[in-house]
Amino acid sequence: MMTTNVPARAVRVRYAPSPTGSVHVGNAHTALFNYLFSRRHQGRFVYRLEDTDKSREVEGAAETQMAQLRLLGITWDEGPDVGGPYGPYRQSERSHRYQEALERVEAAGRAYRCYCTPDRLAAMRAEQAQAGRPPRYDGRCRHLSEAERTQHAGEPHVLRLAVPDSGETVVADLIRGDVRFQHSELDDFVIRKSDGTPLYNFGVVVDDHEMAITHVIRGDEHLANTPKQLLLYEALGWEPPLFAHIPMLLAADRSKLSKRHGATALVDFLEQGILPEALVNYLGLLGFSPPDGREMLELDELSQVFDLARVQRSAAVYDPKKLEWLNTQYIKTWPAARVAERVRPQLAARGITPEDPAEGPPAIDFVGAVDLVRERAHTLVDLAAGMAFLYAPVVTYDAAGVAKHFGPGASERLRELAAALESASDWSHDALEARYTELAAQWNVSRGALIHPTRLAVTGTTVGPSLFACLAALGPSLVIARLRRAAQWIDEPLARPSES
RNA sequence: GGCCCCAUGGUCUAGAGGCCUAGGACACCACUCUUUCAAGGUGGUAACCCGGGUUCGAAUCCCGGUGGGGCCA
Repeated sequence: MMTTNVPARAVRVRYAPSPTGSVHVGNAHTALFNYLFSRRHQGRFVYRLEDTDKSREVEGAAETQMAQLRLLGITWDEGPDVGGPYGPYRQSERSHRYQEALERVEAAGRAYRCYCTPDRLAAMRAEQAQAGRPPRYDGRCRHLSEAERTQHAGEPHVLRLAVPDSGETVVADLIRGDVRFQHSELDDFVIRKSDGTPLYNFGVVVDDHEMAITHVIRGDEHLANTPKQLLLYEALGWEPPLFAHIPMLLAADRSKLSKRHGATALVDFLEQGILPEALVNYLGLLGFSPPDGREMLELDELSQVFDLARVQRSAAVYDPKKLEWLNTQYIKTWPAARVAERVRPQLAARGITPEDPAEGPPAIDFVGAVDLVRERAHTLVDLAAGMAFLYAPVVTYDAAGVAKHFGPGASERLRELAAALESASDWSHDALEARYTELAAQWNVSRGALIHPTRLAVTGTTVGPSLFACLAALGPSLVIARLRRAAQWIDEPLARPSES
């Protein structure tokens, strides 16, 4: 691997999305790498909106995307919403900048007007395809005489860059090394459409230069565009930035990640109860690895160790399993109070407000409740689901559990249990456990024969934390009431609301 | 089709010619712990795409092939 060459001038990088939808993991990955690089080198991170294609633009998407990125903790120093000295930061407000540059290239004789009709171009391509030649503009209008130009004046035309016939352009990529492109392989590409608007490659060059971008860090799919951009820098007499093409993100089948691969939008993950920190961590580990091999790194830690020289060259398949594992680690190892704040929205989605429970309150405080349940949660959704029994009445009993633990004699047993617990004075985990051991011996049954029906009766499920911890957390009145309610439920099948 | 990029277990990766009997993580399997489910612990299956070079020595360098991906239409 080569060492990353960081010039003396202050680092300026950019992220330039199109406002066409919500932020996709691939874009978030690119944004993250730019952000990390800028923090690592005390540089500036610029957010630029590529909003020139009005037909693809989605109303409000620009604002949504910025909000979504901020959710991850990624912020920028300059951008459409925060301003900055190199604005405007929306391409739609920069057309005069492109026009000016376009005119300069033309005036310098580096570009020429092409009057070829779409029909002629199509015929030419068909012919080339037939002959097994790559489709390429033949340069006819490049050699028009003055008289011919005068003759065409006023006709619709595009502007093409006059690419040198021979030689090569070398992209000195910071990650891939020198990549050479023969000029003979490039044709005189269009830089201004007949309606006067610039093409993508031209706009990017003007923006990156005028925003004083020093490092263009972008997805691999742009590598093949880079020689064209380099040619434009040359034609405009500008010094190009350095380039680094980072690996793309692929779906499990190694195809380009798209919506049909399920959840690929940032918000999908967050809705599934993935912490933004876990997502950032995971994204930071795709195509990059810290020298010490750590797996858990939050944004600021990634910022400290990020290095383009350690960025992978090959595309990475994104694996939701590992993301979920990371999420689990965060839920388990963060201070419970930090996790507690994050789970509130998920509880709210279930109609639960811990401070104003539908049933209760439990004998445990909110942070304690999180701590009780979090070890078996992979996501915030799991966590909220696991906590629900503390704040809401049990309305349904797990069907498989009912079949197993609510059989003949179960209702009596639950009532006996309720009666036995009523007299219990110590509701600690250990005292409850001792009491159950005692009762099991007294009634000559296994502990499990008491534990399982109790769990089902007081939580509605067959899974969860240690039963005695659950009982202690609920407190005597809730437990006893639920034991009796379950007994009644078993005895009165006809009174049950129809189950869906 | 042309050009370009890429290639270590199923996945993310470590690896800068001898430290490699190829390391870690996820996933998977087994065992263990156990009142359930997790979590944890222990162990295990599993990779240098293929073929040629260069070299005393190649996962690592070079060439070719194959495969995957991208760009241009």
